[in-house]
Amino acid sequence: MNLFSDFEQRVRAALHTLFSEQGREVDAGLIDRVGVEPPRDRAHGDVSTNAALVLSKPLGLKPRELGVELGMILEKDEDVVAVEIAGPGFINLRLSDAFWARQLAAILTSGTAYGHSEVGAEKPVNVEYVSANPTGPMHVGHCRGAVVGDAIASLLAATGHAVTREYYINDAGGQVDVLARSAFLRYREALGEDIGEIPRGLYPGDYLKPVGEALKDEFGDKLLAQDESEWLPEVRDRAISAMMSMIRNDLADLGVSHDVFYSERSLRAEGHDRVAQAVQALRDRGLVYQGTLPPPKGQLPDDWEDREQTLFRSTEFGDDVDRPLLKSDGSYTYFASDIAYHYDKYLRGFRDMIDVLGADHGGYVKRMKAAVTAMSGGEAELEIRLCQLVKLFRAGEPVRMSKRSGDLVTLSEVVEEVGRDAVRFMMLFRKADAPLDFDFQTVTEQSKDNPVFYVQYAHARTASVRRQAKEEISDLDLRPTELAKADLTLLEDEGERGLIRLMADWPRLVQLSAEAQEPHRVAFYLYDLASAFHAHWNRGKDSPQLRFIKPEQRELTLARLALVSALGTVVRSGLEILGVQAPDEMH
RNA sequence: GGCCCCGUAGCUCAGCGGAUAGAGCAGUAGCCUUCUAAGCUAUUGGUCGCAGGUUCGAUUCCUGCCGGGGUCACCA
Repeated sequence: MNLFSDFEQRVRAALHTLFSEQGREVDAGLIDRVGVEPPRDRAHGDVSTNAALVLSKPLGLKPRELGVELGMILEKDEDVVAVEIAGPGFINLRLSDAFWARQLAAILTSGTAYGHSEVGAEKPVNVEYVSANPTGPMHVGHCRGAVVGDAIASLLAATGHAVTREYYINDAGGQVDVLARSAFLRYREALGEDIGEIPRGLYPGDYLKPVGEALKDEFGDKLLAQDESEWLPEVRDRAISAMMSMIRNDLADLGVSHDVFYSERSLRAEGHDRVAQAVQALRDRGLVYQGTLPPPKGQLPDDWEDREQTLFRSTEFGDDVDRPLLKSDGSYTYFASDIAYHYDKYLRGFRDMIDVLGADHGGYVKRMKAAVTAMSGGEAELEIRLCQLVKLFRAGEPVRMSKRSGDLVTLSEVVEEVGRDAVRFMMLFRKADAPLDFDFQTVTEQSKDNPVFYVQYAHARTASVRRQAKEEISDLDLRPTELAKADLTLLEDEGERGLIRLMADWPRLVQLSAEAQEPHRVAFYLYDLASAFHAHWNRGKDSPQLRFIKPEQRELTLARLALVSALGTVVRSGLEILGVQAPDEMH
């Protein structure tokens, strides 16, 4: 449990005591609004509660009066050394050295599990991310969603959810047919034909050349004599699996892994047509009808035709218009398939689903949430996190990309140039719903200006101090469980105490980040923690008495090494969630 | 035009309904070869886009404007 929820319970217990003494009753809903938080300004104390502000009015008291009464009870807590009523009626508590020493020891005994919790109660959560079309290698545009989705999944796992990481393969629509035709062209090329320019509308990238070669090796020139209707399914299958193995490699380079790769095509397998089932489920609830849609306001598409179609009544669940389930040729729309896919998740037992999508899918959010609510009868809920675009820069200059020529910057190029850690950290060093500037130069600098370096260096520095300590003082037992036994109340410097308080905030931060599904908070926290640690280290320059290793003061050294080790542990724990390495030395 | 996201220091951005709104860069002023370095310390700078509303309390929640971006049946 994090220390703030711990004290929240203590405050509630104190309220209970107070009210039963006085024979008063307070609405439970109000008690729920009582919270315990770190004060914005640490000078105000260690923990702060708004209890008196929230409850004074219904009790007909002034906040400060109620604060004094409550404070008298809280003062009896053995971990509380001082109570102050401040500002409009905040109750600020200062906690004992022994309490903080216990927090520090807990980090050392828990290791990187420190900060993890069981609040998720093993509830199944399905997190879908990447789901890039299997028509080419991953480019940088995919990469933010991949990293963000992966980190959200890790956050949920760290807070005790049963997480399934999933990738939806769009292998059923028209564009995989285009892929097949593009690959077929490369096949003819492999057979020696001069194919000239790749026609518009086909995929021009060189990455299909090996697919053409492989087709030649497998089929010889046999396919040339066939109709497209004959060769297309064969070529398509092989092209898709080639693309997927390329994508899996790209993902592996980025350190992103999925538990399930779910094929859109498999939704329609003989015997259990999930699409038909999902549509039927909606029909059973009276949510499917034949009707016409109003034309979109503003710019009217050239080929707009007013016709009757099969519609899902998504407006009943907050969507702006109803959505078609069948195309004019009678086949299912992509949306219908996607409903089926989410219906399948529902049938697999997921009641909480999260989709991480690019911001260009923003228009898709309401209808998909509506569909999940509808087909599950309100039992399941879908949350959609949108990621804004990434703009690439090189030393401040924008990197030009042209989609038409296939001249996109691929994910593997970026990873190769700047490294997995830099890509991952920077993708998370900004709120997901804000656009991101990514500069190749900055993220590879070994300087304070590069946040990746700065945070990793903090970890390396803790390892370095431990190595140095062993060299300077023999027979030190630096195992965390041993360091936890040191006299940690010797850490009396304000810088040291500040670091302990910051570390003790980690469990709460993990929980809040997971609830908000905002992994960038972890990245910012790590940056702050690294910054505080570097600053404290630098104090040792002017004040040698603050240095970690004092050979003539063994007990103090052990306490400080405990502090340093704990700090390394928290940094590692955070980087683990972000999927970034925590190196023991920088090169 | 509808919908979604964004608007906070000169720049890039943090900020779960709480107290005097923070950080980095840039600017300014100093310091500097240290347990492991790729610098350190201090400091200037704000009508939180505008106007209302809810609240004991609003940068945060709601509504309406203004400005920027994305998106808009039958592609996926």
